[in-house]
Amino acid sequence: MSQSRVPRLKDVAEEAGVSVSAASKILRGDQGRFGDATCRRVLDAAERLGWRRNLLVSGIQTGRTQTVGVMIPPYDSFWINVLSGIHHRLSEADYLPITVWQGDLDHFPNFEADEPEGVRQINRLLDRRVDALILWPPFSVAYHDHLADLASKRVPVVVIDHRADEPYCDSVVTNEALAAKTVAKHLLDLGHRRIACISSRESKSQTWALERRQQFERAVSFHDEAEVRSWRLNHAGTNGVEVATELLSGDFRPTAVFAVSDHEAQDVYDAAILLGLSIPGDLSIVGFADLDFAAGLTPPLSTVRQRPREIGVEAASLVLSRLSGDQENLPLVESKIEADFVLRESTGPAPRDADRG
Amino acid sequence: MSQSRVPRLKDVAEEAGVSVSAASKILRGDQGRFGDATCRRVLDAAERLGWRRNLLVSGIQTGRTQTVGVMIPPYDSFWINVLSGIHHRLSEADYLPITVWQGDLDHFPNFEADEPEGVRQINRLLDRRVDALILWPPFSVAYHDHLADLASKRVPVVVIDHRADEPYCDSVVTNEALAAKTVAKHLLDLGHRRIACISSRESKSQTWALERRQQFERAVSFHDEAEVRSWRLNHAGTNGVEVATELLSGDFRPTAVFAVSDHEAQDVYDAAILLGLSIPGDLSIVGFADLDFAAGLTPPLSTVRQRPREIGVEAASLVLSRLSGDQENLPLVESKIEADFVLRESTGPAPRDADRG
DNA sequence: CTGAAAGCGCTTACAG
DNA sequence: CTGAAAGCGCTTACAG
Repeated sequence: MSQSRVPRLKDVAEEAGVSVSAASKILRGDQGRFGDATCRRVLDAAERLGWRRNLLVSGIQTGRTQTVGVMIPPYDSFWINVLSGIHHRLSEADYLPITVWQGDLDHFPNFEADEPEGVRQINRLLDRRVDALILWPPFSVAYHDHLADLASKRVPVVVIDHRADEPYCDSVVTNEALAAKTVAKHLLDLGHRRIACISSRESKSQTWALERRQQFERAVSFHDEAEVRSWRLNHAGTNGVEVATELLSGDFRPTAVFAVSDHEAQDVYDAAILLGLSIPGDLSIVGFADLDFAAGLTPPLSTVRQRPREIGVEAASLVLSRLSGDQENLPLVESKIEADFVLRESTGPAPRDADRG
Repeated sequence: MSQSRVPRLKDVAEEAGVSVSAASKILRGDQGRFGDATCRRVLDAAERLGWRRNLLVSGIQTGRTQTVGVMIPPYDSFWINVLSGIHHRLSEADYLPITVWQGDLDHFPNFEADEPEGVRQINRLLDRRVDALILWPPFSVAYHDHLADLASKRVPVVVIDHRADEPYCDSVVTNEALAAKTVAKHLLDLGHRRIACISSRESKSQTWALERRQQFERAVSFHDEAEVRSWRLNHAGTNGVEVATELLSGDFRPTAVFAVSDHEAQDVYDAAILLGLSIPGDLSIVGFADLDFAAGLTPPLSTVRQRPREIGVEAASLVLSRLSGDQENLPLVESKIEADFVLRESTGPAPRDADRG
């Protein structure tokens, strides 16, 4: 309980009987051409005094703080697992992630409108001299115009699940094409010929939704007799059940629906209940992401399991390799992570009276 | 895209035609006895050059980094909302939370066994000179033995949902006594007389579970004809369904179960299904927390809605008031946050054949 | 093989 | 009313 102040490098040096610069070098693991005995003395002294490097100071000196700014909210199990992967990989390398986000579970912010707040968050990280940034899609967009700024400050950026028209940084995405193909094949094999796709709002920060829908349309269109039509949510992304109801009760009368995420799949479930359609008897549904609630739905949702932890680990690895120095000027990389179809009970053969109506 | 280096205070001072110390003072908002015109010139110059204070450097000088270490995992909606409240309140005050945790959604760590890792995490925060710490229960325990250390470094600590035998820091807890009384009254009013309580593992980091169970037992015991018996999970906390099955099929034959959290309530649901008991026909169940899945259970779970966001905001506020200086030597505070009973469909009148068996 | 000195970009007494 | 100087606790050339 003593109020003894935090030991400084000077204390360690004195205790070991060497100069401050010698102690500094040795404690950084650079044995240099110091004698083994000297090294031992310094290491022991540091241990004995409980010395810990002040990372603020060494951050100023070296230009490296061993921290990475992460702008990802823990809003659903996908992103939580991404965060988990990032934390895991970064901790391993003795880096500390600093996570920021906006809004909360109930009040999702409108990122396009609130770009200034996004920039403010980035600045709060930069002011602490984070070595790099990992961004989720909305922040990527908020950040985009400040690219020049960051580039001139040499801060590597990795973006997750976002595809820019002209890429400006490394990114990690899911292999959408392959996943779309697998889902399409599954539904076609079950005999479905009128297939709907319900997408998200496809705002400029939701390039993943656009990509996912287009890849799916493409995959289905290779089948001569199958037809696919797509619906999108409104600008606020809040009218999922409405859109699903419209989609199910209109002229098209799909026998299967592919939702770009489990959230929209859940909306389709709700609409199906309202309309008295049974799943999968009248209607097959496939989601995307395998969020934590997917297996608990009634019936359990067939979906595409992304690998969020792997995505997070990969994002962190990309950051670390850029920071390792030798890779500084290599071309941008887009890392594709696989996803796996999970067959549960929301998909079945197309109804035999499929040509009703 | 210019590679112009980050502007320093010296640049601002030169641009404004004042000394570095004058610029420093003015930019910190200390107008001092400088002329209005001088202040304007400095502020304008900083703006024009895009100067931003290097928080690493000012952190060294002032001993304050405007960061708070937060050791809370985003593992369920309760803790996510706590985090959300902390982030919100801290951002408002221009502080930056740095969140760390262990394990992931699927591999929950054994905190008691992995205390060294907890201490390592704390050190990684301290090395960056966080101004204060907010801890969730397991970290509180890991931290406990290092109290002297932190105290000597004058780092304020706030603990959430944890009650130490002898308090060593400020804390924020839920008003367990009142909540327990409300639940007990609800079940007693419905005519239940044999009531079970299923608690968690009640490890030394789960004082909330212990407290919650005891308060509930106490509240029920005031009723002359009612009896309450409690069950606890095993050390790993993994055998919820087993314990629930045992509890439901044993001699006691409760007509109602109070679970110390919605997680255990879910285990009781599963056990009830296995045993063919209908909810609430044969068995009433009350949970705690109102986690995100509670309303989606079949039937929707009656539970006690905690106020995690308020808890987070309060924890952050406590930290900020300790850091504001004048409160430094005030006695420890334990802040109690209310919780609200949420009546849904998992509770009903005690079955009339309650005395069967 | 080792150390004295300068420097990182700020803040803080202190002097005028 | 304002500035020159010392200092925070390290790291980094550079000298010997």
